[in-house]
Amino acid sequence: MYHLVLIDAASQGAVTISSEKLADISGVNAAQVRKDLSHLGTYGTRGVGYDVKHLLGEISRELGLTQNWPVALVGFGNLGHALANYQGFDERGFRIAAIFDVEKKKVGERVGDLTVGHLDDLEKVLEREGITMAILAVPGWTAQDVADRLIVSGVRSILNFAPVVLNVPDEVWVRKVDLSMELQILSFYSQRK
Amino acid sequence: MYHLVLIDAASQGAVTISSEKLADISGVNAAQVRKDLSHLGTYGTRGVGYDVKHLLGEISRELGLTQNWPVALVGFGNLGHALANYQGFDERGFRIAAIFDVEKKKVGERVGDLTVGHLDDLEKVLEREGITMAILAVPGWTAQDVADRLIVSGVRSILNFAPVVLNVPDEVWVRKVDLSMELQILSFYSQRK
DNA sequence: TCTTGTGAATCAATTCACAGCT
DNA sequence: AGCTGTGAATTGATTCACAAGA
Repeated sequence: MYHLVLIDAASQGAVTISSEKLADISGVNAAQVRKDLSHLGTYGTRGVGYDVKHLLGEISRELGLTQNWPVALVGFGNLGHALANYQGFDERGFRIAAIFDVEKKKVGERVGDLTVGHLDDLEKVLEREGITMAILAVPGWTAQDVADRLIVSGVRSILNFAPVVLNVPDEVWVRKVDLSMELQILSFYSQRK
Repeated sequence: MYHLVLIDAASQGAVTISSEKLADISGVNAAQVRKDLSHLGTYGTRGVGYDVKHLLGEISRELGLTQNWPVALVGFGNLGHALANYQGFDERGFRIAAIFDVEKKKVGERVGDLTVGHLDDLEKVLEREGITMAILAVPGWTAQDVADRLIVSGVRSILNFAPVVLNVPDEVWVRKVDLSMELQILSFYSQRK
């Protein structure tokens, strides 16, 4: 979150930023910001604040975003399409490096300079390219199967859009984005007024 | 999350489910499940577990999902397209009730039995239809402006896909889905091994 | 015997508050 | 005078552990 806010601050020409400003924009407490940032080292200057560019660099380094990570996208349906065409990954440290689907009519479609591959080639391509992150945008009923294959092929992090809880070994990290669940949470709060 | 797991359990014909089973599937502690569910009332039976259908009904009621909430979708780009065509909202308690975009060539496109409207008509339509939830799938630089207009029109919950932190009054709830941030979190953990 | 519901205990996150540096 | 960095205090969430019900 701070990475995002700092990108924005830098683009607006800010040279330094205080924990209070950063906290306001991020919607958290200023002490929280300072405590969080102190875990990276002591990059602030008392009486002044944090140097925006320097802090952005340190956070990027800590997050491992000084390179662009290759990510595999599995599932080229509605959501897959949207993700494949999403322009925002690059500046945040990622690039879609391979796309897969099972449907024959989707295989061979081109997106930028990528070609959609068949799911059968998943293992081969992932291992060849050394890809360890994947976005799972397939229907729920097939998500676990695909996840298992991803893991066998060396994937260690999965961003899961299927509305199922994936079962994975300890060394694999999963984050789940469930659009309906987000709406449910919102509607619950709304009701409470 | 329990709502989702219970839908799945019910579809597989489970009649009762224990807190331990529910916890395993959800990836949390069994005591956590019982404490969470106890907030809804005492719907479990000692020695047996929870009645799946009954519990699903109670959770649905608590979450306000016994009806299908109308949701406005603003932004009919890649992501907007994907969301508009997403089939999963219905069973989770929502329906896209209106779609808006600024681009003339998108206005008038049809999705199911909806027609994409122009952003200029936002206020009129939202008020007429009594819509209080919105999905924001517009570029970051315009997200705050659109959010302000949504709020004026009576929207009280926003699901924000734009990679910016929205500034909203206290009575408005926002949830943010930042795809790049999810990947960043994953890559951070990956690096740590 | 099995499993819930829940106080008590533990663990973790957040915020306060201020010394100390610029 | 302004703002960081951080112990201490507080608040909140999670887990334990067990009495009690089916």
